[in-house]
Amino acid sequence: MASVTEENYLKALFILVTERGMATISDLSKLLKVSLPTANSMIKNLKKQELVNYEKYKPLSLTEKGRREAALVLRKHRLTEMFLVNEMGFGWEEVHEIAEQIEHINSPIFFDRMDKLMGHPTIDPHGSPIPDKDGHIAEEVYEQLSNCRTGEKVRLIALAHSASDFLRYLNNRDLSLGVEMRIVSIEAYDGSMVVSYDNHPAETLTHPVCEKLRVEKVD
Amino acid sequence: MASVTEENYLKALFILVTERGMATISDLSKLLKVSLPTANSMIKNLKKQELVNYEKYKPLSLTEKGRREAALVLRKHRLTEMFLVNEMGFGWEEVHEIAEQIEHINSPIFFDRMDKLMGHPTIDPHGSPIPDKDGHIAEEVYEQLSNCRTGEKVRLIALAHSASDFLRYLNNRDLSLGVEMRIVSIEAYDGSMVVSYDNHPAETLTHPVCEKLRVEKVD
DNA sequence: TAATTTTGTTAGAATAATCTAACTCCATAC
DNA sequence: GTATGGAGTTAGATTATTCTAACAAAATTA
Ligand SMILES: [Mn+2]
Ligand SMILES: [Mn+2]
Ligand SMILES: [Mn+2]
Ligand SMILES: [Mn+2]
Repeated sequence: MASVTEENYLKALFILVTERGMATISDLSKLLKVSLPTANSMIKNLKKQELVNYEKYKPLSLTEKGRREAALVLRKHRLTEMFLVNEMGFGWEEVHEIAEQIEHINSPIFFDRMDKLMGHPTIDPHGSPIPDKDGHIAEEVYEQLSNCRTGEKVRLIALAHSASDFLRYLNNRDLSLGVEMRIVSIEAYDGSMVVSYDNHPAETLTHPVCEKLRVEKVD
Repeated sequence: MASVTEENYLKALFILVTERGMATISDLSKLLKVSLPTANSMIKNLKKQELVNYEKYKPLSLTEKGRREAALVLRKHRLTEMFLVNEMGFGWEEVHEIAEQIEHINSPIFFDRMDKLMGHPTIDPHGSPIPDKDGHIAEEVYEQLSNCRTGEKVRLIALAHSASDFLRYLNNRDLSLGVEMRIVSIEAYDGSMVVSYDNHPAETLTHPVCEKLRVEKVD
């Protein structure tokens, strides 16, 4: 079975490939905060275990076996985050660090129980899909708020990033998943948007923020 | 901060000293299933960190610092076991293996939340005391069922050992903490006891079992 | 194209945790 | 009191994960 370190590499690779379509050794080394030679040697190790496809100087990908293992770690991570929020009362900005550790617990009954207690959730507190027990994961087909137009009404359904400082920024504006907002105006110069929702008649969101908000159209 | 391995050694040492009054390197090596040289070299490491007192060929003890660290790991272990039983619906025979892993999670807020959700429990599902946040632990002053006499009525309040096969044995006889039983008779030959409780008018318990049941007198 | 920067690789070393083999110390049984 | 067996120690090796230094390949910029 994969070690904690190996699990972290597999999960990182899975996320990189999902988000950017590909991954390199230097992507991995930055994400995991290890040196390039460290990532390089771990990749050789994972290749030997037939978990990643790798040829010198070529981009990386997961084998089917590796993809499945990675998805199951991601499942444990996201189930845990949802459990911490729904069953233990944590805020969505508090759960990532804890889940980063609990995702490595080896106990099928523990995660099955979480899953059952919550009624088999399909998304985590940040709107990301939870892979199923076979390692299958729903595709994220959401639109970015930054691609919407003035006058449209949209519902916030997921976040593209979930660093706690960003989550606290959203907390400060009462923005949470499910909030429906109308796009009041878009500043042509820098792409910032003014949106209205609930008790916030005119909240200005910068372009980088709007890119991180995943929405679906309402009406 | 102590590694997972170091935490396991400290906790093992704490338990050995609590149960038997002392600990040796070979006790540790047996309990942790490592070779003697492995335990020996880890003890040197812990001594260097001033977590254990150790002189060549002498028995081991924890320093105040080491005792505190060990108690805090034990706190995480027992809080987790209680959480798994009370909040997640696990049986007392299922929780040890999971807690053995979760006890190494580094997240004060996580364990504080558990503690708060359960209303600050003082014992774990097996009746063992939960150390407080300062690492203080209540003494276990319970009597063994095997030391009680015919006719006495006692309440089961703790277990001296909690291996899952033993716990399943108790489950099969509807024995759980809080059950009040009367000692019907004691077999002089082998010390086995016949006890009656609830819907069990005459359950025979062998001496080794009776030694593992901690009780308090009722009436 | 040539120069420069970024990325990737290899070599070599360190640390933590483990092992086996060989030896020594010590309690106690004769 | 010595012999012996268990406990403890040392030496030396292994595996996993990490690093820095030096160099090579690829990509980008000029
Ligand atoms: Mn992790
Ligand atoms: Mn998440
Ligand atoms: Mn443990
Ligand atoms: Mn317990």
